[in-house]
Amino acid sequence: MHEVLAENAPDSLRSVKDETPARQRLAPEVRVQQILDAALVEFAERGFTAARMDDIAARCGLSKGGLYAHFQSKDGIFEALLARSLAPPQWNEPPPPPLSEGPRAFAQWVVQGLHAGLAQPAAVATLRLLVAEGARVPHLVAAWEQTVVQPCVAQLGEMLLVRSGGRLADSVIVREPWLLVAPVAHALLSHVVLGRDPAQYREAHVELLCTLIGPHMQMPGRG
Amino acid sequence: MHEVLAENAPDSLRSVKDETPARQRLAPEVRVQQILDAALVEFAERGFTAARMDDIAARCGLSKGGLYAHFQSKDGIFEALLARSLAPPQWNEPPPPPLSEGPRAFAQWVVQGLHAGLAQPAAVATLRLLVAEGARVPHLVAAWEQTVVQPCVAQLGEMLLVRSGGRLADSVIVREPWLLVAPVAHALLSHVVLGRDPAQYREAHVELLCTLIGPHMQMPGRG
Amino acid sequence: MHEVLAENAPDSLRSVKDETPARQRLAPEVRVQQILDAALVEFAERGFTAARMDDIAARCGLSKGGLYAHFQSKDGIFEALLARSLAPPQWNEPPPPPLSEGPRAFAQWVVQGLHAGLAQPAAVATLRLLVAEGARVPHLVAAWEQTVVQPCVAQLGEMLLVRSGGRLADSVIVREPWLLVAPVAHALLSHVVLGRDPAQYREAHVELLCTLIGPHMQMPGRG
Amino acid sequence: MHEVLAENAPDSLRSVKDETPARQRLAPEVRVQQILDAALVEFAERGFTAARMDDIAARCGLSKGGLYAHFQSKDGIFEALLARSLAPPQWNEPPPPPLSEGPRAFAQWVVQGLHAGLAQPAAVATLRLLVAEGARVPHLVAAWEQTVVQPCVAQLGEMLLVRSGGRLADSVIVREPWLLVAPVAHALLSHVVLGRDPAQYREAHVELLCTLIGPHMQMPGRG
DNA sequence: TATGAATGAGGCTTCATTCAT
DNA sequence: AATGAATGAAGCCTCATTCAT
Repeated sequence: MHEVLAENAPDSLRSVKDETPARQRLAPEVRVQQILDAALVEFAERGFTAARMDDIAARCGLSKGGLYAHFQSKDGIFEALLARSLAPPQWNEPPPPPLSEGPRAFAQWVVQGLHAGLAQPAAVATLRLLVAEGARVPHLVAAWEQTVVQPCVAQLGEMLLVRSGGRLADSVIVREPWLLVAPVAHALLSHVVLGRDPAQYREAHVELLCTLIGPHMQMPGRG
Repeated sequence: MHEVLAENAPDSLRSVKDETPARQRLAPEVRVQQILDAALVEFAERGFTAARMDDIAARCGLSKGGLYAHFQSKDGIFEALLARSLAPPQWNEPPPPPLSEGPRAFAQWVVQGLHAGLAQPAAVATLRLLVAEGARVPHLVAAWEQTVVQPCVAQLGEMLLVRSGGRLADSVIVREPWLLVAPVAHALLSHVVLGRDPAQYREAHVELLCTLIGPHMQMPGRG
Repeated sequence: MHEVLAENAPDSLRSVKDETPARQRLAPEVRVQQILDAALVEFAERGFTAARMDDIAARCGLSKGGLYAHFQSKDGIFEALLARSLAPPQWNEPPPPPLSEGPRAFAQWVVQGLHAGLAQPAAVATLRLLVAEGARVPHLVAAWEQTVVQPCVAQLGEMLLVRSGGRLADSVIVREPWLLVAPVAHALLSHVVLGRDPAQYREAHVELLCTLIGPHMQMPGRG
Repeated sequence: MHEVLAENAPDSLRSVKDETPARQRLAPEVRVQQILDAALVEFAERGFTAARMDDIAARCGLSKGGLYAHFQSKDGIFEALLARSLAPPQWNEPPPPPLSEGPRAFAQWVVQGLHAGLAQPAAVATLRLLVAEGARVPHLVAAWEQTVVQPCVAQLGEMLLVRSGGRLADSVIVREPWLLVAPVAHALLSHVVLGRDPAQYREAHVELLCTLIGPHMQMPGRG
């Protein structure tokens, strides 16, 4: 299966068994994050039921029982994991290009932002979890939709509208901005199910956006 | 395909135990289909590991041991299920509208066909299985991609090209016809994760297609 | 620890391992009784928590998981066990001796009946359970008191009254007939805690009864 | 002996955590007694196996690991607890009434002494432990019987004999003085199993004693 | 001494699978 | 073909005990 989390590479305990101290005592905050990192991988790869507490423990260098010093149960880990994974993203991305750079630059910026947010390993793992096990935490999923998904999509439509100087006001893609995100949905699904690299869908996505917004978003000087 | 997912009512077997004749012997072919129907529901709802043989058996009015008269193992059921579910669809749908009816009629026909094939209960259940447990049957997934997914998408691009009289030859949507399917991917994901009704995305999808193909696919009389 | 249940002697599986068929399928009613017999021993000897399902299973020639075909859980076994153990006793004992045989014969009959009912292995095991784990099944204990303990004691007082031709009407032992049972309580406690043989307390018990009822229960001919 | 069982209030340690100074260092002798007090409650309420070190620790305001600074193991605590609980009682009670006050006063004094010694909370807890877990410390139980139980009962018989001026020499209750204690055994059993208040059995006990010793223990003046 | 994270053995329970009926 | 009791391998979780701080 696909490598899901980059941070997990150095975990392989067997190979460094000798160097690792037997009983490493860490601050709870640190351990909790380690546990959730490990849990994300295990749950995403195998699903909730098939994931084993032993594996989560081993992956973060802990014994099985040690998990229970930080979480009540397997369900508790799962819920904490999704609560963390579904938190609103911290966008530290580059600012949108100036209008003068034309529609293609803007389209590239949009697609690059979507892929940075959605097509990274942790997000893919979370998506798999949502599809396979989302029913376990309906409250978290509902809250996520309300506070993260909907605002993000709405914000995208808003930006298009402003950027076009209002010329796209009647366009489908402003009224239904999720259409602009749909290719990412397709890319993610292809990645998760077929193992396709999401990057291979980026160029066509940019072109589609250009096709849709290009005619209406000429550079102000020419308008 | 069999309407499976709607059958939630007759679950409580105990209450009808008296009416149910014990040891009903059915033709193997019939039983096998019943078992796969039941397995689709259970596997899709709970995932492979969490699904129980007892539940599958109960859902098709059989005892646990009875399953083993028809399948070697749980894995065997799963594989047979996906083999059946991933079979190429039998499109008995209406033929495409004549060119004279214009691009919107064509767009509607396309979207209607996609939803008929992908947004029905059994297909949604299969999608969930593919995301959650596809790694169990990589050979089936690979074969499905080769013989079903790719041809379908390619065929869609072909049709567009022909339909436009070649005018769309340079268009993204002919070079990358998956873009036309992407909104369905989005709709399915929204359905599976958020519980959204896939139908609510159909109209915008049609409009998008019109926006993309409309200008290049006028009626022959005018061209 | 003391041998608690006589019926358990031939259970030692190791010694007869070769003759015992690996998988013996029994009617549920039979198995349930076997399981409860085994559970009585294990629970009484070690207490609820320290008793192990494996041991109960082994003691009745079943595998651990096999128990769960007949009971929901360890608690379920415990509850069923106490429900069975606290059922009203079936007294098939000899009838009380005729008045003409005098008070000692009657006292002996009473003490013999009490010991037959209370000092036998299964009852001792149940007593230990009640003391150690009765709090787990307060409803059963309450019901037992109402329907078994109180009627039995009351019946004893009644019998005394009738037998004495009413002469004991003002006596403590008729107003508080539990006093006549108290020596058995002492004997049981000594047995359970100190390992004393309950039989060694019988003679003194008889004498006490004679002392108490003798003067008031002469033979009718002489009265 | 320490009044232990009444202390149910300060269980919830979390709520007063802020007020409680962490790491309170106490003299070992004090801590050991606190630990045994806590252990008596936990062991008596749940039994040896079901009692948890955490609970014992929490009940005496210590952390789990802290117990091991004072005891080697759970078994060590249990043994120390029973050694303390089975120590010969320190009777600071009132002296027996003078002969001139008659048999009823004497009977009341006997019953009051028995109840003061046996029916108090700590003794009841110990009884429960003896019944449920006495087999863990057979040496302590044996020693207790030899040095405490038998002498006490024998002393009671002696006292009766002396008190009656030898007139009870042939009586069962002098030959088998445990008969006089039996009603307390019954009361304790009723208390432990059925939740009855032991006090409700005292009056009848007194009356029984009067019935048995009264005729033979008249006041010396009248004899 | 005291803390509490960490360990690891062990128990309860589940469940795929087998098999006598 | 079908049943369902029985098996046995895991898996989750608890808890006595250890140990770094």
